[in-house]
Amino acid sequence: MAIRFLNTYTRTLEEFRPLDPAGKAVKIYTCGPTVYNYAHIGNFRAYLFEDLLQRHLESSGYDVQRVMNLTDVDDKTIRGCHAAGLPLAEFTQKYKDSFFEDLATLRIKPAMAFPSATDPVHIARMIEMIAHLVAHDYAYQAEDQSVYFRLNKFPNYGKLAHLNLDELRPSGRIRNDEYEKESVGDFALWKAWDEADGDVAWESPWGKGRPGWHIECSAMATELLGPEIDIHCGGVDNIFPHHEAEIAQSECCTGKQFVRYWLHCAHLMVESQKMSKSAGNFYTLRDLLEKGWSGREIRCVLLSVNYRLPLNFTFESLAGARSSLARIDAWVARLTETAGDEPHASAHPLASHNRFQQALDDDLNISGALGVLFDVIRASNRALDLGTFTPADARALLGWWDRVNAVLQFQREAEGAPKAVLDLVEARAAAREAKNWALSDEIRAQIEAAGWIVKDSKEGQKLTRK
RNA sequence: GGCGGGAUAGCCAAGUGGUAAGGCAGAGGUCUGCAAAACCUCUAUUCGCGGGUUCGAUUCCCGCUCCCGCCUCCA
Repeated sequence: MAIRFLNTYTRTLEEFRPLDPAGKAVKIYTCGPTVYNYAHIGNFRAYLFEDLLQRHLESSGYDVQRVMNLTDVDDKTIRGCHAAGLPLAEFTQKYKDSFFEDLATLRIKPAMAFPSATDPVHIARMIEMIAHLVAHDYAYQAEDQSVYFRLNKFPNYGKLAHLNLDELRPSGRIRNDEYEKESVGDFALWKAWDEADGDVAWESPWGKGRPGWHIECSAMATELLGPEIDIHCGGVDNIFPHHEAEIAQSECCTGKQFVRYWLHCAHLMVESQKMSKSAGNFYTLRDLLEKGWSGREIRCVLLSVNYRLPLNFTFESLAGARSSLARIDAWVARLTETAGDEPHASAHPLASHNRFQQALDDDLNISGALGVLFDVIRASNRALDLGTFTPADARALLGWWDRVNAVLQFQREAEGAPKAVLDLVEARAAAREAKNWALSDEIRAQIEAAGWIVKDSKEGQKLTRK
């Protein structure tokens, strides 16, 4: 079955076919973070959706070329660096570094490139694009010296969001002082320097200033991936106006269809409420790690609801993820043990199907895919209980799990128990040998206090991380 | 006002014109020195409400209610 995605542009489920004539390479552009602060879990919900997308495409045989931009100049970064008394680059570097740490914590596969907006190469590309737009009448310099895109030159503006611009109701967010523009909807390509910018400025044919947010993505996307991109992702809030603007700028420059498939993920709610600092339910990844949750657990929660649906993040769901992962861990450990040294995999029916991948083919139906996983876990555990599973069967199941885990990245990182804990296990074995149950239980409590759980089985004690 | 998404058990959630996957939580059981894990059984006569089409609708159509998002630089 072919992979299908719900395309925001057409609002229909479309079969995915990459532009590459060989049908192999897939070009993806994803809107990345503005590096003025630590990213919050809502941001990471989007990045995890993109990770799932990339990993599923790769497991389907595609060669994914993904670019994620880093917005390191805008109102917020400028305000932030001034407040911190640091040069802009120094201020944003801290948050770039922490962003990459967070990606690793959540096991998000790094993109092929993470271009920064302030990279001179990209600034030059933005200026080049703006000059092209001005030269072809798609843009103009207003009285305030800023350069704006001339919206009435691009009738398709609004198509992605399915907005009829004539019917837009002013929302109060439009600044009254932007009277210099020909039309209220015209958006800035180049922002003329003003005092609040301080020393943040670049020279351009239109004077000192800085690029607008939208042109940044158009420039870096077309520069690194070419004029035509297969998939462009982001949060639903980016649909309008950001992605509309990207389409307008890019297509007026290249004359080609900028993006073939638009995928947008819904927002995250926390405890059924919109996440906000004032509501006290605003969490960065770091906040959750401090509370004792692991990156793997957070990954599991943020990934387990289809990207198009709002996701209600709760601590109950984190606890649920912890239980589910423990079950997966126990299952993998059991299979590993049963497989032993057996190098050959059998053709066990539980291991020779790709229903997991087929579920994901349907617009990344993660719930269906996880349903398949747990069905397989239960069925194989039952077979293991009955003793009808051979080492070769277990080896085959582990192979199946490897393919599934390549997408999910749920497997526990291998870690050995510290010497002190192993010593306790040994002491407990002696106590059990002597049928000293009281001592055995006491040592078990000590082991647990050290962060490990010991379980007794027919083959002896089994140690797992708590 | 416009546009879009949603409403399925305590919670999360899949799904189909033919009588409700899966996960978490909960109850009972098998196993165990006890636990834990695993497995088994149970937990929605029912899919927001009211009509309609149909032999049959949670699934299609119409109307309604409620929730959420966007409407010019928030993933």
